[in-house]
Amino acid sequence: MGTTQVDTVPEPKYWHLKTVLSEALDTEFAVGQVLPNERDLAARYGVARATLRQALEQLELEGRLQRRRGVGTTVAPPRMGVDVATDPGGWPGTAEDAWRVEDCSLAAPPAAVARLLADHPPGPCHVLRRVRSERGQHVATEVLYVPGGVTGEVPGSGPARGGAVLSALHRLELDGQDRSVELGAARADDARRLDRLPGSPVLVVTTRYVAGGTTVAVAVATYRADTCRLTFGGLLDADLLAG
Amino acid sequence: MGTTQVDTVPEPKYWHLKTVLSEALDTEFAVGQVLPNERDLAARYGVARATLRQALEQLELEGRLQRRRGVGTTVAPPRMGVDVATDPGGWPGTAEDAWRVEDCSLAAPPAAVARLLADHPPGPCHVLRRVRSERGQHVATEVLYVPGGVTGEVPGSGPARGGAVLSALHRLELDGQDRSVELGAARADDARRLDRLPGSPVLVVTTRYVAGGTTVAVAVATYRADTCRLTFGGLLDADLLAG
DNA sequence: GAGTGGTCTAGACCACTCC
DNA sequence: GAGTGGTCTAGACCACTCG
Repeated sequence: MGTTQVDTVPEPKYWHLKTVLSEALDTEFAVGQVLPNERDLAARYGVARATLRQALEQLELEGRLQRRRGVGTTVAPPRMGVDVATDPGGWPGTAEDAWRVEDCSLAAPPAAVARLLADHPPGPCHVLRRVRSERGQHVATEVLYVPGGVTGEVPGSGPARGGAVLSALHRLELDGQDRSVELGAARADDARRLDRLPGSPVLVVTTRYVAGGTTVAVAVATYRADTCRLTFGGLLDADLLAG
Repeated sequence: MGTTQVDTVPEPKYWHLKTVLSEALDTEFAVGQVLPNERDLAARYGVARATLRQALEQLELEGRLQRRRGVGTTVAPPRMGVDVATDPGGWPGTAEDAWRVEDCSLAAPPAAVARLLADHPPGPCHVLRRVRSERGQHVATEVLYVPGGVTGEVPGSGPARGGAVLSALHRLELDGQDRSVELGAARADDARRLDRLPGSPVLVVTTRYVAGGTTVAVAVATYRADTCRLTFGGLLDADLLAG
């Protein structure tokens, strides 16, 4: 009757194509090399451009490719390991590090952050924006929220004021911190800073800093998911997983 | 001359649509509720179905929606916090936990894992597969690699043998562990276990266990990125970030 | 079998980068 | 201006779930 056939589930074209391309990347292309354009690739593999793009998106999601409008698709280097847990004193901005303070203002935190800061009377927070660079690339943006009551009066304005807020934090004794990581889509402003398109996949790291028994700061950092591998705990040789 | 206009960058339709839908989700829908089907939604907002789907994909990426073929699109509950750092003794499988051993065999590790196990003579590893359930849902799969030389002879077969491998590990003194987190696409076998489609976004957690100065085990865990928020360090109240 | 989301097509136009 | 990736359309068919 013909129903005996296993009827192997037909693998979607884009999935098969992804596998084929992935192998081609391993064998025929070097890091940084540009691929043929999407129209040519689609023709070469006999699929519609949209289907090819689905395969490319997968590969980009895995960090194998990098696509830039107006330029082309290039073979991405292995993701860089980015340590998210090595601020020496525990506090952000303690040492010379990869973060640069971009701005600092006073504003109400978003609801999700306010919940984490519920220990404190509701009110304006120092909102400190930082950008992290690694190997010449902006890999993360962060917004740090510190309730006004924690630091007291802080002089100055702009980035300089940000340094003062950090200094005020450093004078507190840190009880501990905890983190969470989840997948997100880059908001328009973050995307611009990270040189990505809005909606690009990002890893959102939320850190809560606890001192004197209460949450005194909350950081929400947005890492490029295509180029970064977040590492925790300094044992891992950053280059081991690469290549 | 007309060039004075700011020429506001036209926001892509799907991006705007995503915003609109996101607000609708907040105000007009309850968790678990099913949305109208894609064809109706597309018609309602006056866009092609592909464009609507782009918006839905974004929302799914952010954990706001859950789509299931043949069923429909439902409003997802807030992501659950899943602790990835609380095996009591440090070793995997130490306590009654959410992991269930599925299988255990002897095989050569993939190249990426072999690099992390370079301390040991190349050879077969115990390959232990586990599945993690949380709130009745499979949220992660893990493959644990333990070089054969670390445990010596291990009796039994299948899941029981897996328990023996874990026990052998527990007899060692753990120096430490480190982890990395990166974005990935679910392989076909993982996708099946997680009740997702191949290629779904996942968070890949690589853990290296160090004892006696060498890496004695490597775990590669694959978490559903749509439903999980990975937490590190037990301070964070799992429910605080929710809702 | 009806209804859902998933895949795929063949085209069009737009925004961007670089020459 | 030429060439790239990004957006969008209007349709078709497939795989899956459920009654």
